[in-house]
Amino acid sequence: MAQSDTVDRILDAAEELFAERGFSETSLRMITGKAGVNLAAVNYHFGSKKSLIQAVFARFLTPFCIALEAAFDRLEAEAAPEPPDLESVLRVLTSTLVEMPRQHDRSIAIYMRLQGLAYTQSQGHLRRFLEAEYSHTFDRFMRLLKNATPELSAVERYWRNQFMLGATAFTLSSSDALTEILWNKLGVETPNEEIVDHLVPFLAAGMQAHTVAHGNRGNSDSGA
Amino acid sequence: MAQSDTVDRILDAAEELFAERGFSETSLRMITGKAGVNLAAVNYHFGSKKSLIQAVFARFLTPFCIALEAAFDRLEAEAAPEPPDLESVLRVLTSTLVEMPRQHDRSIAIYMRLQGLAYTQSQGHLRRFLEAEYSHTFDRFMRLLKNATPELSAVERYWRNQFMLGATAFTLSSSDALTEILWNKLGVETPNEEIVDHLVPFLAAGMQAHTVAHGNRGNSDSGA
DNA sequence: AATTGTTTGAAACATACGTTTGAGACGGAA
DNA sequence: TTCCGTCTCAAACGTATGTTTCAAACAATT
Repeated sequence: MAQSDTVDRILDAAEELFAERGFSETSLRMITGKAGVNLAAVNYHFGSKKSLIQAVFARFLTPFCIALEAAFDRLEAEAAPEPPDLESVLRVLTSTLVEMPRQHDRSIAIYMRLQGLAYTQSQGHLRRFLEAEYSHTFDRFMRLLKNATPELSAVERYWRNQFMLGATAFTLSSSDALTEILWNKLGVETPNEEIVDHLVPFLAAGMQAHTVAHGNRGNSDSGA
Repeated sequence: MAQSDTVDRILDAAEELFAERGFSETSLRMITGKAGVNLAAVNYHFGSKKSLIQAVFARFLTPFCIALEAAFDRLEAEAAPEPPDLESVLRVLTSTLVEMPRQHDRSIAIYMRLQGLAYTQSQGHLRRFLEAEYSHTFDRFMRLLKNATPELSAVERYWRNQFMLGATAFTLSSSDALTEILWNKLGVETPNEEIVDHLVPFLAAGMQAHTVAHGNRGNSDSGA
């Protein structure tokens, strides 16, 4: 095999195993076994298991963020002087996500599940790495979201953001299984692109739900 | 110490450590260390680590499901011949959750995070245990949900259910981290009881979002 | 062909894990 | 007291983990 075919084979295997089993539950021996390379290759090429985890994220997150930023550029240009509305921001995000991983002939579910694990599993180094590397794109998305929902307080928007993220990551991460269950139950097939068509209105409606007044500490500013 | 003080001490320590670190990342030595008991006590009293995990869930899920069923009884009685509406179903669920763990002088965050981990971490035995033990209550909740959203097609309800589940499980499973981030960013502290107050309107609005007509295969029956 | 730097290979490393063992301590019943 | 079942304790078990080692194979340059 070519010089650094090994690197890609390790990344491919790790990507798949991490997604389906989590980080701690996936050993280097499983990865190297699946990849058909020597055990020591991981530490030789990546230095440590932690660095391998980060490399897996970097390989799909870097091109995704580039594509997303470009899509945001187009969106803001189209919307002219007005800031883009909520539903188009969401739709740009999700459609960029859906389009992306075809490059590598991989189900989108894998990347969504990885993204979910990054939040869920307590890997401090990963959170720090993602924060340091991709906070720019994330902040830009948050800014677009903020301009699209000026009526929300900062706190409310923060939580609703998390709800959106959860609904998206959770559903898409198991989209294959969910689609199969639905097929068995109702005889209806739902391609991934169509799940997004169900998802976006749900998210948009949730984001724009009327705020209920509850025991606030008097700190419910509705601005920056 | 009394006869089976040890059992409770182990459960207390395990509960807390599992919630903040996950299952695989928490060793029996951490648990017994924190509990101040001997390492072998876990295998003596519970048989295995898997059984301990299940025991931790059983200790809070069993009384919770009993309380929830009672609350559902009251709700259905109050609503008279009509089925209870969506928001009250959701609110009964969440408020029962919030009220419950005070009995044991414990932050609700721990139980929320445990519940999230049950979905997130790939512990096959746990999922099977919860399915076998608590599916009755879960099914009843699903039935209430169905009667509260008769306008939705079966397909649409299926997906929106997943979105709700995702938003809830995902957010609650990392509520501590998210609360901390929010504190660093905006200087606002959000007790877990209040997260639920943000969550319910979001979910209700999402469930009741207007359906958009998209490429349907002509099979959008709105019945059972 | 000789030499260099890079990559692989099998084996061992030290450590941590869940679990088991067997001896001893405790407390109530005879 | 003697007995017996319950429980605790320190120690060890076997296994699996991430990582390191060092010799061999390889590729490219001189």
